[in-house]
Amino acid sequence: MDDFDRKILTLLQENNRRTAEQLSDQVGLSPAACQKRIKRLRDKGVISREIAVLSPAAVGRRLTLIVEITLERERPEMLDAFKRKMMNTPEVMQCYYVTGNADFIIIVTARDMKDYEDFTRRFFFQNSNVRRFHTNVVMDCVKVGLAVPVETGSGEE
Amino acid sequence: MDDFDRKILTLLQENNRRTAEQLSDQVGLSPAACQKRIKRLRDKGVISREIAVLSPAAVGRRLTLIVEITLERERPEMLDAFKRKMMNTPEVMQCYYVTGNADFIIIVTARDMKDYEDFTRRFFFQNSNVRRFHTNVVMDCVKVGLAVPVETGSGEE
DNA sequence: CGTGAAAGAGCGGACTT
DNA sequence: AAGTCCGCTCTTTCACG
Repeated sequence: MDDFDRKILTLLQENNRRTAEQLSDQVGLSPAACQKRIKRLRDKGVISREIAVLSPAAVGRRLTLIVEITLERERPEMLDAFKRKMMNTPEVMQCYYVTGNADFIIIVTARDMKDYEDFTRRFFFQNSNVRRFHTNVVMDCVKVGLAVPVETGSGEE
Repeated sequence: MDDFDRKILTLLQENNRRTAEQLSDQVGLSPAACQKRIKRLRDKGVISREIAVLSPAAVGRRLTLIVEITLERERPEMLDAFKRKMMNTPEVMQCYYVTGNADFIIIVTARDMKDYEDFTRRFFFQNSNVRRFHTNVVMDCVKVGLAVPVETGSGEE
């Protein structure tokens, strides 16, 4: 992992449809060399996925909510069951198991408030292991992304 | 926006490097038709970005933190300044302006705890407009993604 | 790491329903 | 208006220098 790799990763995090030729201009390597590096980064799992990002509004999901959830009991099997449920629920875009006041923090999309209310009913009130939850309504998605800073000295070589 | 579009979007959200031919198999349209639909979805902004996702651990970012931030004063110019700063800070992966107990919720990566401490110093203690902040350390990224559910009846046609 | 040829994918036009 | 078929072009891929 050198500066060439880091430049490539930074560019691909912004847009992965760049051609090897475009990359080569900005990186200072031949197109083929860029592609070999990309292949290596994919195989090693440094690049874990390559995805299309949709505009939630364009598919009718105008609301984003961040919910802090506290469970009744933190038994391992309960945690796993809860995690599994989050994985299998498409409305849940992200789910983190955390320390702090809450046990879980999740990011959810909904069409509107009524849609979210339905979700809470199905999900929280109907789930006896959820002690309480606190909802934050997102007014502005200031920055949304999965991009990680990849500057020199990041650790792995 | 019909079921064909929805299938295509669902598949591309999972992996945008599928070829039109692969898509055509699962969608039930000719490769060319798939491509034209993709182009339309890109032009309309339904597909807003196409990106590579890195494994944070593979680039030496082993910690994820979710921070709830309350500002001293919520004047519009202060809000804008804060938002701009979030945009320009690579460690901040996501930033949401929210209702609820806090004003902002941000998701941050760090190499380790010391690295995060440095970040809080530079960012919160040195910023007189930050009244307080509460840190949640992420123990498990159960689900990480930007994928939006795109089922029938989502709204827009 | 760079070069060059072959395979493959994307793109656009013309025609059909 | 949208789908298919068919060419052309650009990209990726791989063997070799």
